[in-house]
Amino acid sequence: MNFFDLVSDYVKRVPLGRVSTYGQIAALAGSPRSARAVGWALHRLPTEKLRYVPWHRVVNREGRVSTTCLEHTGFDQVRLLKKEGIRVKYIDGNYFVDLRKYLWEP
DNA sequence: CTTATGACTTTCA
DNA sequence: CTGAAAGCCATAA
Repeated sequence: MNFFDLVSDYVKRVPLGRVSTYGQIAALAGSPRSARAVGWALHRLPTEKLRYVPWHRVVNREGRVSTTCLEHTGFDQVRLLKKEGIRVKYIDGNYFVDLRKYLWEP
């Protein structure tokens, strides 16, 4: 199984109403220091996989939505997070999630 | 094989 | 506390 599919599989396991971090997914995938690769995988995620891969529930270590697409798609995905009951804070053009409460712990 | 890139993380000044 | 730099992993060219 590729790292790509592995990451996708773990992201799919994130329960609704919870969020995860790139480092966490990377650790689950077998490489705790491949957070950047995880980010790459999610960025390069095919449209068909977006249907069942809740990538919007994956944020960085600070709980910030690091998507470079914050100005367009990021807004829609954050909207989904709010729809799932996750309280998203909008600070200085960036979206933040309270990891202390919403972080997924497998 | 070498170089470059990225939705990251940690460390140091 | 803030900001900059280096480190690390996987993939593309």
